[in-house]
Amino acid sequence: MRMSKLFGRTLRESPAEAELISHQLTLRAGLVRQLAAGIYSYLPLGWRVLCQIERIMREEMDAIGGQEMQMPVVNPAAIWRATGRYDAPAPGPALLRFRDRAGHDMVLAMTHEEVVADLLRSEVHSYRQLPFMIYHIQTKFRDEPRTRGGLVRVREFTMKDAYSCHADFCSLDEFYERIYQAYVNIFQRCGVQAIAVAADVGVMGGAASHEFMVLSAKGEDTLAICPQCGYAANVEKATFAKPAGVSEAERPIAKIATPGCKTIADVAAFVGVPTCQTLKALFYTTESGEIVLALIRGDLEVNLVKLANVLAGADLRPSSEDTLRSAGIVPGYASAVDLSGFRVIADDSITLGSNFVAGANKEGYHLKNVNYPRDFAVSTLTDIARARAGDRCAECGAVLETPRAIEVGHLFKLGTRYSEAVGATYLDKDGQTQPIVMGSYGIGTGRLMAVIIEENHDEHGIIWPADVSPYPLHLLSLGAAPEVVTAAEQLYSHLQGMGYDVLYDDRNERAGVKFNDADLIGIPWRIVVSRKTLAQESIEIKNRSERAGRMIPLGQLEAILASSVAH
RNA sequence: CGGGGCGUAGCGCAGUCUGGUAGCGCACAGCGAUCGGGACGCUGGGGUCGGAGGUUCAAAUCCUCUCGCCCCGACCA
Repeated sequence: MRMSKLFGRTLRESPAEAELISHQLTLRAGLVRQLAAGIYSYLPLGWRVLCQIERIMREEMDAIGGQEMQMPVVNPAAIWRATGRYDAPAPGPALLRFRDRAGHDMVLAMTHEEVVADLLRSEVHSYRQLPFMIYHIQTKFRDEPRTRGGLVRVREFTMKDAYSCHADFCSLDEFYERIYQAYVNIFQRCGVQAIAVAADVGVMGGAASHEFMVLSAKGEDTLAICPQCGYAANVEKATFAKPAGVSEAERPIAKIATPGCKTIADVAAFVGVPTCQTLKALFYTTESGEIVLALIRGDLEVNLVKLANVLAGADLRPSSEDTLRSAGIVPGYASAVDLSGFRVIADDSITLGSNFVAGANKEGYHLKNVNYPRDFAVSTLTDIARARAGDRCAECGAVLETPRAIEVGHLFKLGTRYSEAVGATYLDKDGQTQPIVMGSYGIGTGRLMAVIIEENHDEHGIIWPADVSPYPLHLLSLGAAPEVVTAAEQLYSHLQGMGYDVLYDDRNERAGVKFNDADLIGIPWRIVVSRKTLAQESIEIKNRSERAGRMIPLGQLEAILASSVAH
């Protein structure tokens, strides 16, 4: 490709809106251009990178028996109603809805479990057909409340999503190991260090899930990682060892005046107990208007994702003070003692300790010596606590680290949620009807491209890992001398004849401009033809990640390329 | 959805407070010189100042409304 004709220019300066390095470099190198918030065009260079990433994903999916196909972006709402996701609070408005001319409700697919389940109904009837895995690389649309970080969180993107179908969970577990390894391979080939962590299943539902995460200070997710035993989870999901509380013989409950003590810190200091001997009462309002009380020991914090899961995925908002007052609740002085009419979801930390200080449900008063279950009842007692930096690993007791990370892939053991919802069943050996067991596995290609850049750049630009580079070779001619131009043109033809895809900088630009653009675009091998090289009947070849190049005689070029550059 | 910021040439910005000829750098076009790290000289094209109302003799500038984009949070896969 001649750069003089390449569509898409490099930019000397970063557009003002770009904050992340990957966002700046994708714009400056001419890989993408933004059309609207979270909606991007891929220019030829960016598109080639995306195609390289897709090629790697195809190879790894095919290697474990995946069958590529293609499913539509526009879906009838009916199949989304069938699985319950059309009307559920999540994904809710993230699912873009519209009507066709006949007045049918339609959606833009944000993932393809529904279409897969629908296909399974008509295509799979026997255990003899199972297991198998299908996948496609297709546009997704998710109407995000907020886009972020260039290509990191967008509304329209392509995803490689794979779906495995099994006769039983045993088969799913077996396959899960294989796709897990395939994902490890993909990220490794793309030059990113991804780690797998236990994750919440979110709107996908199902039994278990893992996310592949790349550590990044700019990441949207926070992980809980144990440096000692290797435990790793998204904090949305993470468990930890809750410290023991104060253990005493239960004493009789007593009301005490605590004027102006509305926070846990105030109360603990005023009464003279550690925060772990207090109970925190938090109120959340669901999308249907129900007020739910989340109860947790005062030294811990509530994990909203865990709480929402207890409430079947409810969309929770902290209740406003006005809402609470009109429901007869005293903000700042509430507790579960003598409070009826609300669901109480309690963290199991309330059983670690005794003689807690809790609200008296009366302005200016708290209760001492509150004990569960002696003094109050709960609807659910489970783990709803959020792991924080400094908490200890539930497995081995070491101190957890909580780095930020960007999610680049997600594996779900879906189980039978979708197949049962739409009646996708097969007959087993005994002629019994069984639901098909499913898994789904996704990687966003554009986000992966951004993360590759985040992980592979220097102050001059991108440093593409060879497998994803838009071109393997970048040929520069320096100067307008006829003999240089002729030699460069000949070399360009020659390299193409050898089967190499070459980006050829044939522009009438100064050396500095060409060098800087080459560094910015980041192709692994740079070949220079100039007066200087011609004088020695050589060319200069330089790897993007090295500081200096080396002169090699023209005659040796072929051999050197063969040994170090993939076609 | 809450908080903050920004919309002036393709990009980066000044001008807005205090109303009075729309500017600068880069990029682009032409000419010249130069040709190994974003040099240089001359000339030139490009703008309904995001949009709509309003105030005014006069609005990029003041007022009202609105649209868009970015960042933080909520949320999210």
